[in-house]
Amino acid sequence: VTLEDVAREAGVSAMTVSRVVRGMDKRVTQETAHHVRKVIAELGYQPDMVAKSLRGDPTRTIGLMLASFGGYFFSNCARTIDELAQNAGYSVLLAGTHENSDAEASQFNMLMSHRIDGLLVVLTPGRHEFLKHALAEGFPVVALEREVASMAVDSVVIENRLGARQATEHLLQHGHRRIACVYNESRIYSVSERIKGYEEAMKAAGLETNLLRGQDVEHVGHTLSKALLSNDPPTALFATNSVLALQILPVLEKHNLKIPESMAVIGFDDFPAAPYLPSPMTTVRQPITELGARAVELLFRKIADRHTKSTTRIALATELIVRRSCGCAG
Amino acid sequence: VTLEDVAREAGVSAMTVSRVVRGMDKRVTQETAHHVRKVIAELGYQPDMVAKSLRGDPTRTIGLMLASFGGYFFSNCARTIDELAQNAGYSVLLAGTHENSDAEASQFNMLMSHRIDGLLVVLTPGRHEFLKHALAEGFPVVALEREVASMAVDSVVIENRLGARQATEHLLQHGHRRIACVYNESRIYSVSERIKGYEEAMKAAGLETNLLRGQDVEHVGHTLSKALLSNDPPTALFATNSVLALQILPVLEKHNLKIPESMAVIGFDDFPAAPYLPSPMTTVRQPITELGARAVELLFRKIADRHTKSTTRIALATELIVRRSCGCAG
DNA sequence: CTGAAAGCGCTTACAG
DNA sequence: CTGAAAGCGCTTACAG
Repeated sequence: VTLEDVAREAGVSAMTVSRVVRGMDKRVTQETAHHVRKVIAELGYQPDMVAKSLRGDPTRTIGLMLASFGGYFFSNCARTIDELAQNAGYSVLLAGTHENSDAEASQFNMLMSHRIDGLLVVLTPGRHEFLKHALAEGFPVVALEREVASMAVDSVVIENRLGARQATEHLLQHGHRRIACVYNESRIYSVSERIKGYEEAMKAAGLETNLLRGQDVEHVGHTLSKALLSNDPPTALFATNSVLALQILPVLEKHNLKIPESMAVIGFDDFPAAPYLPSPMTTVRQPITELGARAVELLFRKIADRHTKSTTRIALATELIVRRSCGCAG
Repeated sequence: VTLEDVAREAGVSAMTVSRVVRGMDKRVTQETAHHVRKVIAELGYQPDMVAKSLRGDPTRTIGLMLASFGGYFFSNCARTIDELAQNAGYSVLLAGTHENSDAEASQFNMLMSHRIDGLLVVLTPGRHEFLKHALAEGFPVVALEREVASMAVDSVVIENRLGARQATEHLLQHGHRRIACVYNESRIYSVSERIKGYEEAMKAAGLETNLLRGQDVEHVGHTLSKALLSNDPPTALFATNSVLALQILPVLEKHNLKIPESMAVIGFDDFPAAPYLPSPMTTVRQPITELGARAVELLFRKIADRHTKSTTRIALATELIVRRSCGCAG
């Protein structure tokens, strides 16, 4: 059912119906407007976004490109983004890129062909050439969770480096000297930042760093076991993400290492079960909801004014949630 | 940059460019096609989905309406859906409804105004009037995770009832007679099914059911404490979701009840940290990835043939992941 | 093999 | 206050 249908049924022109639909009532007689509204309700007319869009109107659609769909992080973030977008009358077009740079470029083109009004993106560890052009044209883009050093793009990130540094310093304060950092994918911006934070803290304390890489469960077990059996094994572990922090647990158990007595542990990224573990886990909590909220806010500001020349970068502080795995009384 | 731009630049008509773009090369000279392709690449032409859509072509967009964005369940499901949709050349338009029936109706209209080709929906506990009309017109809809009894709509669900029944029977086999079921939101289809499964098992064993409602953490603590202090307290607990299963833990600890010796526990919905809890939790695992995959598959089949009269309902079996909290040696 | 015309459903000027 | 015309970027017939 189109404008034309309503117009015919109401005995007026499409223009009149259009005016009524858009609430430009001042320019239409009360009676006409009333009548048209009735016909609209009867026929169940819904304006066609596609037609509006073709004319050049905004599609009221934003793209959400995600490098990964990781667990709680993603669901909280997506919820917030969806909710705020809805409140502003926008829809969210989803596009997973699976940490793949080529997929990212092609998904970007796809989103653009759908004429999104703006883009929220958790970047892959790639070169992001596609962004250059869009950015140059003033197309609204906000990077979230990860940023690009080489481009001037608005971004909202977590203080990964500082959070990791604080976690490491907390372990240092407990008297630990041999603190190892367990990580998996250092190509990802946020992970590399966390590693840097750990390194900063260790260097500031005049200590050697000990980077333990574990790609998957088995690899984590292997790498960690080897470190544990070395001459000066770590007495504390900092894990750059919560999955890793969990995978550490059985390895320590196998080596008869009690947390926190024989091994202190802090994980980056809090998770619902953290307080319920045998040794409730101390974690670095990320303000996920706020991350999504600020990103949406920034994007809408950019959409409203495409001509701002400034670039905004918002870094959100983390919070060390002290439980018992770090050695605190809890 | 439009078809017209390319046509002008290439010195041909828009029609010729259109034919080349769509790969109808047989109807264009090799040379012309080659030349046009070069210009397309130079200008970076991308076909406009919006214009295509207005003409009546499919938008190659599917809607994904979600009643909730719950944790791992959602992220795994969304990942699968997005991935399969992408493979088929489709995009996903997201719309959260927050368990709110009115929001659901308005979001549906919004999606329709964007001319989605089909809809994947995790329904709210409402009446879903909006679906009636769409369904009657043969619009492709697949309900996932929750279904509607009152409408003939394709659906992919989890065997909630059977899974809950099996979990309860497992506790029964461990010799428990007083098994309580902890739940929160019984209005949600999947939860009510799980409760029914519990009830079936209890009734089949000739035992009394004991339904414990806990809306939030505190309420869970209160309700559970009361049950624990009663004359014949439960010796086993079945929790209808994993958040509840976690919230139970500190309450039992407060009452000095060890799992599984003094209290057996099984939770519905597995989660990453389940194996790492003090008493590794036995859970009912849901085939989440398969849920999303089957739903997408069903939807695409419906999109390809809108005129099938049959209604498909796929119920996916759960798996009891036996760890130690149920009383098994593990 | 190639192109001019018409139309998808709207809205922006421009007339009455 | 109301309406006829033109155009957004494509593609489906229909001509040459």
